[in-house]
Amino acid sequence: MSRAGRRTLTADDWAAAALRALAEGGTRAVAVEPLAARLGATKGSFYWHFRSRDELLAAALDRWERVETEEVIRTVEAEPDPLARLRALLLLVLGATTERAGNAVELGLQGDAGHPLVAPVLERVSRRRLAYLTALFTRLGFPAAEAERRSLLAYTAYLGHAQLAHATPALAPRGEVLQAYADEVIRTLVDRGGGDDRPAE
Amino acid sequence: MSRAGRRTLTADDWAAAALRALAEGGTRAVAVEPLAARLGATKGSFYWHFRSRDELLAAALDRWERVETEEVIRTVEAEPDPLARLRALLLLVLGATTERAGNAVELGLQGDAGHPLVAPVLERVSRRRLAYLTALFTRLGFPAAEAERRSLLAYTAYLGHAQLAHATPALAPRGEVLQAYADEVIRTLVDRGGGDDRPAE
DNA sequence: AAGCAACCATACGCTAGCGTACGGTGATGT
DNA sequence: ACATCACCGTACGCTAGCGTATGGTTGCTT
Repeated sequence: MSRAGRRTLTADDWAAAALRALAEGGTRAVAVEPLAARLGATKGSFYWHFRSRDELLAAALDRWERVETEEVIRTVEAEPDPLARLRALLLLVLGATTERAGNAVELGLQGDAGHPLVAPVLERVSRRRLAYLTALFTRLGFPAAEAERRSLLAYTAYLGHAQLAHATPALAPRGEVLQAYADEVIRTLVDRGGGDDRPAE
Repeated sequence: MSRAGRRTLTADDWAAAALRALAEGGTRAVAVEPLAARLGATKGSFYWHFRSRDELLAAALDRWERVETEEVIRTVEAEPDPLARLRALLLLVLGATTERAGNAVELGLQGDAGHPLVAPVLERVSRRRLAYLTALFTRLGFPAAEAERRSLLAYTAYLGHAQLAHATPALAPRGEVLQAYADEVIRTLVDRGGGDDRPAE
């Protein structure tokens, strides 16, 4: 009669809680006993659904990878053409100054990038994102090497922005400044080096 | 008779070891007993020089802040004009694919960005770097708002690159690709939006 | 209604790391 | 010579967290 809501916990409940913890405190926060307390349960429950803490961590990472990959890309795919998609994508991720859930996970993972469970996930996610960006730039007409460079700049700018917003939020742009910044980044990224200042479109 | 080299340890020895640990494993690796083992000593020594683990962590962070600030900027200041400085700076930090010492610290800190000892250091360092970049762009003739946007792009691109090189080194550019990438980033950053493709200079 | 299976709480042992108490040792001044 | 002080080792207690053992509920099934 301790837990108010539903009767019994599922493995998915634990994984979801672990993902939340991952976003807040990194892999170190994925700890069985604190999570149990937060769920109003005890380790007894946990070790029924999982065999070890590592298994929970793996489940949380798996969840993150799925959500991160599918959600964002699906949102962006709603746009009609490559240019609109790129715009939507950058506005979405650069606007995440107020810590989107996913960003925090990513940054929290940075500390244990070498962890055997973390590294492969991190690499798959990055690879997929870069590939998506490169495809976008290719469809915008840039040759392969150029598309790769631009996607790299776009991606690192995103990563850096996320890091800034997370670690030193006071220094990250907000409001109008952010808007102007995002616009300029987009303009820069799709610029073909020949145009003068008239808006791209 | 255990330690071979010098007789007694100093507080500075401990701080230096702590900084090394910080670079390798983040704040979590700044742990008294493991460090003691690595120095061939015991906690008895440590608690003579420091009053707590937090004091050691603070000392390590302080060291990092000083080195990080002075070393890099002094190197860059050797160049004659703003453009050369910007080039040197970007080539220096983007070339750090093979983890410069400082980068690792920075990334390792990312996990505990909220830590009361870490946060202020991180903010001071970022603020100083951004200010330096902005000054550079200003001296290149860009108006204030524009200089800020460009310095922000430069800085986030650097942060993102460092993150990529650290977390997923397989995806970071190397060799010729890196060279071409760095050149393009520099060209982009100093481009005034009017020129066609001839190399800036 | 009895019983089985899923689910969970409690209690336990174990490790890593922080911090403290205290005793020992080597150099140094007198 | 010996006292003193800086420096360090050892031994201890304490906490957080992992993992295990075991017994108790709850609810479905027959």
